Amino acid sequence: MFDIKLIREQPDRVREALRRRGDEGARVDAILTADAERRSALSELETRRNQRNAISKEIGRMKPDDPQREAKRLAALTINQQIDLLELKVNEVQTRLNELLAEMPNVPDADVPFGKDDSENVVVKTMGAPRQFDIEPAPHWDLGPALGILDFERGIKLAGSRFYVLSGAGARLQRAVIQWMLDVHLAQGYREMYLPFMVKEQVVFASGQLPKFRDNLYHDVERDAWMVPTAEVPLTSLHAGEILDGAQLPLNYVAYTPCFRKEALSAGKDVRGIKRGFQFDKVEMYKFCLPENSEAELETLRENAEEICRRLDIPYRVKVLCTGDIGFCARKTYDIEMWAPGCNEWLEVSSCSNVGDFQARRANVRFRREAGAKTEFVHTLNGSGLALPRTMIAIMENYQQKDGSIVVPQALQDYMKMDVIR
RNA sequence: GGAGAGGUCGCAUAGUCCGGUCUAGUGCGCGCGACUCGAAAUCGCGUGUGGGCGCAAGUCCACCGGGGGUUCAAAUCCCUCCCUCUCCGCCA
Repeated sequence: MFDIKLIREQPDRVREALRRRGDEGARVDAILTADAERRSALSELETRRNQRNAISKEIGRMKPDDPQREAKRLAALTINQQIDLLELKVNEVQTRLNELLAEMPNVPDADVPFGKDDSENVVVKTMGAPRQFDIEPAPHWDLGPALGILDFERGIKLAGSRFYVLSGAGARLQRAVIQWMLDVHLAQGYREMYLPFMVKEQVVFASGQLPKFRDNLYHDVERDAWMVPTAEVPLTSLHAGEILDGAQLPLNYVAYTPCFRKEALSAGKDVRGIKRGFQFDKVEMYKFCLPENSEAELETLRENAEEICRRLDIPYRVKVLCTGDIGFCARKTYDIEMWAPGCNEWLEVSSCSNVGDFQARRANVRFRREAGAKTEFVHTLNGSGLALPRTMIAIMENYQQKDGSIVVPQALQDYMKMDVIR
C-alpha cells in the first residue's frame, strides 16, 4: 500500500516515479482530490460527533423529569441527521481513496535503470561458463521421458494440459533439491517455516497480489480460501498486525511450498516441458528488516540465492529489472537466470525484491526501535531460493551425458544417495 | 456435524443481568522518579492503536473479536458473522 502522506507531500516525486514505470500518473491527482475531500468531510463529521456526545452527556447528568431534557434530545436528533449524511460521505470517499491507493505500484529506487519492458533489463553479471558438449545437448522434455523420470502423458491424464508426473529418480531428485536448498538457507541464517497453502483474501491483498492479479489466482469462493501463488503471500502476513521488537530485526524466513497460478496459455510460448505450469514448487526466502537496512539486505538475499546456483555449478546470470518490467510491489528487483543448454535459453529461477514498506503497510507489520518509541513500518524483501521446475531443467540439461544419463550434482549426491540417474 | 462456555487497553482479570458517574477498575509487567553506598522491598507518577486539526503544547474523533441495528447515549440491549476452548460424533 502506498503511503498517502508521500503523495500528499511530494506529489511530483510520485508522478515522476510512476512515469518511469510507464504510467501516466493521472491517478495521483485523483488521489489528492479524494484525500482532500476525505479530510474536509472527516473534520466536519468529528465536530458534529463532538457536539452530539456533549449533549448526550448533559442529558445523562439531568434528572429524568428535567423539562430541558426533551429539547436536548431533539437537538441531538437533528445533529444525528447531519452525522448520518457525513458518515455516508466519508465512507464513500474513503472507499474510493482505498481503491486508488491499492492499485498504486511502488516507487522504483533511483538506481533502477529506466526501460520500457523486459528487453531493457540489465545483465549485471554472468557467472560460470557453459559446458561444452560433444553432442547437441537434449532438452529436458526428451531427456526426462527417456529416463522414465518425467511423464507428461500421465500428468495430462490426471490434471490436463501443463501437468506432469515426476517418477522414481525424478521425484527423488526434486525432493533432494528442496531438502538441500532449505538446508543451505538454514545455514545462511533463515528460519524454516511450514505454512498454510490456502490463505484468506486479506492475506493475498497484503502481499499485493490483490486486487490487481485476481485473474491469476485459484480460490474457493465459498470459503475465503486462496491457493498461494508463492510462499511470499503467507510469509508477508506472518506478522500481520504485530509490533515487532526492532532489536530482533532482521527476521529471516525460508519456506518450501507448492505454488498455484492461473497462467495465460498462449499457444507457442513455453508450451514444452516443465518451465511453466499451473502448479509448481518453490523454496522462498523472506526478510523483515529495519528500513535503513533493506538495500543492503537485498544484496544479501541475492547472494544467498546465487549460492544455490554456484553450489550446483550451473552457469547463471543476474539481471536488474528496469522500471518498465519491475513488479507492482517492488522498489528494486534482481532476477537470477540459469543457463539451460537443451532448451537453449536462460531460465528465471529466482526473483529477489526489496519492496520497502509497501507490503508492510498492507499487512500492518510494524516495529519499535525501543520501548516507548513510535511504531514504524518494517521493510520486507522476498526472493526465490529457488523455483524447482526450472532448477530441475537446468540440472537435467547441464548434467546430461552422451548416453542420455544425468549426473547428480556433487552437492546433491548425499541427499540423493546416488550419483548418476540412468 | 451436535451440545455448552467464552472473546475487554502487553499478560491476567473486573465491568455486561438493571445503557449515562466506564474519558474501562484492579493486579502483574514495563518506564521514570523517591528512598539506598548500590540493590531488593516499598512509595509516587506514568504506561494502547489509528486518524483529524495544530509550528508546538495540545485537542478532538474512532476502537471492549468483525459487521449491522435500537437509542439523545452501547463494553453493556438486539441481529448476524468469525474465532477460541470443553465434551460428543466423524476422520488422514
